[in-house]
Amino acid sequence: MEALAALADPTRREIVALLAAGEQGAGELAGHFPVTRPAISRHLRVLRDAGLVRVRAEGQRRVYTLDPGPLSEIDAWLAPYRRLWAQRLDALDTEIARGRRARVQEDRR
Amino acid sequence: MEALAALADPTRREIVALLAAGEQGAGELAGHFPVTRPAISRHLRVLRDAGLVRVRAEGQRRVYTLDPGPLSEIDAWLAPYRRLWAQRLDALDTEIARGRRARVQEDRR
DNA sequence: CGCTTACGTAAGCCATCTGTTACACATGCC
DNA sequence: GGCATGTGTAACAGATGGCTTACGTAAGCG
Repeated sequence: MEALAALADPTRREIVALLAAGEQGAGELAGHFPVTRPAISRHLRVLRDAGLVRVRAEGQRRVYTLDPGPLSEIDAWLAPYRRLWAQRLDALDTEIARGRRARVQEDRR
Repeated sequence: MEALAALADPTRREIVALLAAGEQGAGELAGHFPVTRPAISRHLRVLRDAGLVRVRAEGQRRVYTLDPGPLSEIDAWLAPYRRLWAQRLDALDTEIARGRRARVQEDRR
């Protein structure tokens, strides 16, 4: 679950989001952020070490691609907890029912 | 997504896992780890700030309960990426097909 | 060849995190 | 009240994280 640590940083989550839309070069990515390019280079290294992105050399450019593998691991880690928030919605209903009344059932999703 | 940062730490993930099985007192929780009790107390504070656990005073004990709300937020954050690892499995199939042959289709899940 | 372009890496700085020991405080029991 | 029990907090040390500037290096171009 090294990926969780990598994704704890907002900048890195944003990079992942950008790459989900399509591959990009390092400098191109850096353009989206208010920090310097070396800072982004480091973030990319962390993401690479976590297996979340892959690099490919294309001439002098380094093109980054998202690798969703670790994301699916997080998804798997999360799985056992899913039943809990289903339960919680029920508890919430009960709570809410004390003050308001009905019209909550539909918002269950 | 403050919860992601909280869950970046293995000890805190373990605490969450323990609480998923049922509520526990602070000292009881600390017993499961090789670190001192104040260290666990801090971890609990981080989890509390992230909204992942709730505390209830019961006599002199502090009973901790898991709050799965933030976990469902992570789940929601993850949602847009799900289609990506479905795609990736297809790509993997192609890759594998170059070396081996069939008998992969069933493992698709 | 030099010079530019596109990157990564090194070094240094400051903030934050994690762990420890020492201490403060409320509850429970006599 | 007085002492044990269960916990959180304070203070401090060491490690880690993220940012910046300065520099190294490989690919492209004239």
